[in-house]
Amino acid sequence: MSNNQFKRGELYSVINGMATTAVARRLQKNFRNAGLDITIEQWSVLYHLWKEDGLSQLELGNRTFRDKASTTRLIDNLEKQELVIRVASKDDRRINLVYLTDIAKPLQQITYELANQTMNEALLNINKEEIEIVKNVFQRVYDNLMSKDLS
Amino acid sequence: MSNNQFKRGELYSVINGMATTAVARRLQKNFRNAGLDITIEQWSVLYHLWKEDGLSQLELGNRTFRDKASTTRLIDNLEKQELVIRVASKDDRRINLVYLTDIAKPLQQITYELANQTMNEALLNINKEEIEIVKNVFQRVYDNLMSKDLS
DNA sequence: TTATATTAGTTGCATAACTAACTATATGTC
DNA sequence: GACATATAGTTAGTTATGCAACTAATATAA
Repeated sequence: MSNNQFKRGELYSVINGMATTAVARRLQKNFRNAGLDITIEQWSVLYHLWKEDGLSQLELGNRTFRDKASTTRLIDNLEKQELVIRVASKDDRRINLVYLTDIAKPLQQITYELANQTMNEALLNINKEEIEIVKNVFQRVYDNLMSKDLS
Repeated sequence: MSNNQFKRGELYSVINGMATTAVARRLQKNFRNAGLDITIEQWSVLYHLWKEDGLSQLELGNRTFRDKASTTRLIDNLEKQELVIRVASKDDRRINLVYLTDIAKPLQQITYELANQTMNEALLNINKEEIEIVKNVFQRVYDNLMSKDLS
């Protein structure tokens, strides 16, 4: 109906393949070149812990858009690298609270710088208004699909 | 510099986690509910073959933003499911041309419908101008990062 | 024409994703 | 208290991703 009709999932293939892959690879490359041995997926978890330490695995999954199985393994790997530790909650022993270690803490500064630098490269010729529209569109797309999640 | 500065890779986490994941999951779910046993990654390859059959693996990789190793394995799996076949090029025997089978051909119609339906859900309240801006921004982001690929 | 470099594709290794089935703890109801 | 249900996290199985090292075929240069 109307002129929102979109033909052949074209936007999906544009968005999902192109730009996000390119940004992800560049960011990963910038981490590697800086001698940082973490994946961008691991970084996405650390990112939320730097903002608020001691989140549960489920909450980390919500904030990083992952299911709990994926979150478990990501944290397994982060724990192997001694970047986080799991601490069982005293109130509810089903819950693992995830805390940053002293190894992870100093990585915040440099990874933020690398992320900023990467996004500045990516957004070189893109103005504020356009960025706001993209963010806004993606928020609405997410809301459209997640509000009625048909499992 | 200037007001393109972007703080803390925020846009990256917005874009990469949220909307693309939500759309991908919904599309995969819609495939599954329709009894289609293909992944959206496999679909992204078939999508380009329906537009132009008999592409080389490398060309398919370019069009779907994958490296050649990923393309190899995706086509391994498509071949296992008898959706495509590899045919060595007569001109250059290094090249595999990838062709749709009779099993894959009738899937075009239904998967296009499901992709359209999914995107229409996703883009329900988003107008043409916004969509054009998103596509345009993503194209420029891709160009920004890929034009000077530092390997 | 022989040696060298380039190109297309494959394989090994590690990480990550999703689904479904599972364990252990907590909550709610009788 | 006992039984059913819900919740947080783990595990198994399959697919996908990226990098690096490899093979085989082609192109280039001497």
